[in-house]
Amino acid sequence: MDSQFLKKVGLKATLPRIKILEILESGGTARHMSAEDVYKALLEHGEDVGLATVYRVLTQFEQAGILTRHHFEGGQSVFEMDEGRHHDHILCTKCGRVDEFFDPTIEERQKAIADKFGYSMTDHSLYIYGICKDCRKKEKA
Amino acid sequence: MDSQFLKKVGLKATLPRIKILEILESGGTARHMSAEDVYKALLEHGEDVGLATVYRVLTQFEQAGILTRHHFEGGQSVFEMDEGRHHDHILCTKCGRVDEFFDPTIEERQKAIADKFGYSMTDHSLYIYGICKDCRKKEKA
DNA sequence: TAAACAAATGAGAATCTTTTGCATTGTTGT
DNA sequence: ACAACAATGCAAAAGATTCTCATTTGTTTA
Repeated sequence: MDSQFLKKVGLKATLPRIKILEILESGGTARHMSAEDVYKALLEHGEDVGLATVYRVLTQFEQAGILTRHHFEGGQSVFEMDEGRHHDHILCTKCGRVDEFFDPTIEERQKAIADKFGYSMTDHSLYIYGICKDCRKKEKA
Repeated sequence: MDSQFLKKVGLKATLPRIKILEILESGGTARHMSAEDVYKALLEHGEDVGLATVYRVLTQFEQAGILTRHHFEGGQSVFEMDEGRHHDHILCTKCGRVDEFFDPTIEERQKAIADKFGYSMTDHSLYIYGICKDCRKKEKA
């Protein structure tokens, strides 16, 4: 049950938190959702949760390590459930499609670069932008 | 002369544009400036340019390929003069220090990943975050 | 080089995303 | 079930960026 999970990570099992967790887990809309997306999904499910609470809860979940916040191009933050394994993203600038990948060589090089410049690496973000196969097909038509 | 340069890239040589170009070229404050930074620098130089114009001009410069817009963590966009050679960034989350690097291996892997997923890569952004040597030294003290 | 025109600017309003203040409500341990 | 304190909702606020529109400024042309 989600309420057990929430307590485990040190958060009170409140209704808004449980509902938001359900939305994120269901992957209903997509694995990558903005605060607004989550808010709309809640409304569609007939839940009465304020947008401010959505923001607060998402931030708490991020701090609890339950999810990751991304800064894709285009202003707003996008959140994604953390399923353990780290990965980076490649996204289509036409249709917004998102794919995930993990490349050990890149990870390794990043660490090496940080070392070389005297930084202790805490994090990194890598986004590849392009046009996906489907969108290229459409363009030709 | 900057006005010649502006015409060359297809922009009218207006006073605001010339002044903004000077600020960016001088590297006065730093190589990486937000719109607000540029605006403040203009005021300090006694130039009377509106913030809206700064935003407009920076966007135009970006489209003209004169400069690159970055989305570092923390909300606002940061601009940097394009001196031809592409590079990525490593930044200190304590003091804001920014270093630049170029890694052929990473570049190559990115292209390979895009191909593998069927994308035609148009762009990419890579930021490494960490604590720089100086800040680590201070922390120990 | 002055008129003519389109493009650019400045100031402030508007928009969008996210955060905050505060009164009210809900959760948890006892 | 109850007290204590955390969490929520709403509306206001804040920060970044864009837009509107009247006015000014480059550029072009005669």
